[in-house]
Amino acid sequence: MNDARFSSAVHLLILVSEAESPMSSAQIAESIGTNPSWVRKLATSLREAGIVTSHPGQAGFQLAVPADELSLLDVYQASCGKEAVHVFEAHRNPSDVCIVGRHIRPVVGALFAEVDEAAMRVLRGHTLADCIALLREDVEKTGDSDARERRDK
Amino acid sequence: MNDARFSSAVHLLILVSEAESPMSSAQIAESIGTNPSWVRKLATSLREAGIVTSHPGQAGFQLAVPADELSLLDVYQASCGKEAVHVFEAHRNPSDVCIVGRHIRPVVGALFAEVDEAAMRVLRGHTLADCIALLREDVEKTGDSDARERRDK
DNA sequence: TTAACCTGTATCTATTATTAATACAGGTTC
DNA sequence: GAACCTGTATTAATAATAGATACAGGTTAA
Repeated sequence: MNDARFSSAVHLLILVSEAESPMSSAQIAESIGTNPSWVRKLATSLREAGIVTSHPGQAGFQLAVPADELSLLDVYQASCGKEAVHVFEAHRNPSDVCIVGRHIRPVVGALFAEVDEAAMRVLRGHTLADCIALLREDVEKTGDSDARERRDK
Repeated sequence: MNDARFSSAVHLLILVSEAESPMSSAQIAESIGTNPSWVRKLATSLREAGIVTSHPGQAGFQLAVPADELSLLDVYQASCGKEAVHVFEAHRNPSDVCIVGRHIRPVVGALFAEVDEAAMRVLRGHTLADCIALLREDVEKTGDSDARERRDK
């Protein structure tokens, strides 16, 4: 299911939005906990979707749309390269010889589509700005020292 | 994400509910499009959850609970061996050195929990009986010949 | 009672998807 | 021009899933 891409994309976008100076793919990779090449590939997906911009040879990525207009569904679609979330997959080779095998596809298809739609509705209902707000809340709540540093500046 | 288990479990349970005579794991495997051993392993999960019964040496599986009291969440939990649906996974190694890395977990955790809950709400809202009804509808709608045969008996 | 089935289970082998690692062309900055 | 950077391709690990095979022991019926 493209395990870490979506989650990492959110992480990357928060970094890009919040960092005081441009962060290179190596610095972003360090924060996400992966390697720079993978970060650049992820960033390429986001760039192709118009979510970030970047300049070859020049460190840093910039958010290309306002954080409060960027829904998490947009982020999902861009980072995972899929129009829709598919929570479950149907088994691939039901037998046409059996009546249940012949008709199982539309049945699970309809149910799974409901699940997918419910999941996407949640993603549509949140923006990157919400994530940033949540993160700030958590920073406050836990009294993180770097946060105080930053605030004191 | 345990790709085919949930979908196959629904298929299996419909077969078990609807078949006129007991179906062996080999016959079920034929209909699902997989191998008998895998079907028996899947059936073992369902048996351990109290959803089906079976008898060593004796062909067939029986539904152990009424189809209209068996929610698809029950089927999911049993077949996939998980209490909860997890639509997305968070990246595993965010760096503690960075403030975003330190606080990203609760942020994506809260969001992903919302998505999971939405998905599970849909599953809770449907039963195996609904699936059987859907399947019958599809059989009628498409005028499947086996259906006419069956009806004519 | 023996042969032919069956389930339950273990084990090993593909297969597939995902990420890590490495490399390098070409742009930018100082 | 040296030291960075992005963008991209390629290859190698890694992990998850399902397929295949085998076999112990129960059941059924000739």
